[in-house]
Amino acid sequence: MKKVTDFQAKVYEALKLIPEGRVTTYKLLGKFIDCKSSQAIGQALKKNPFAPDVPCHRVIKTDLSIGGFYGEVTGEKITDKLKILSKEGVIFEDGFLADEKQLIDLAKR
DNA sequence: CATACCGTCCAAT
DNA sequence: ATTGGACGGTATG
Repeated sequence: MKKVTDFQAKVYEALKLIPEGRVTTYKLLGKFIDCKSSQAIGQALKKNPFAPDVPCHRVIKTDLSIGGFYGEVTGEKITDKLKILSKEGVIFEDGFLADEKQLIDLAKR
């Protein structure tokens, strides 16, 4: 059962707003949904009750790093996401976003 | 209802 | 640069 709260619903929407080849950070995402905590987003994404309908791989840390998606910073799933992201147009280098210009500000744009 | 846990961010050193 | 603490929300007892 999808026990999504208002908070998670916002995260879901924000994620859908991200165009292909664009990435967002937990903080930017949180700012967009008026959430003052990116921590909760990371945790909610990790649990991802709506996975894989939600492209949580498009959400990165404020460092422009992947930060770890399913609880792993270095894993085969992470590498797979990097592959998908690079296919979308987002290039990650050693787990870090190669082009910060790929960052989209949901609250701005 | 309270507590514990999760994961990230911010701040301090 | 590195480490620790704090924050917010979720989940569970």
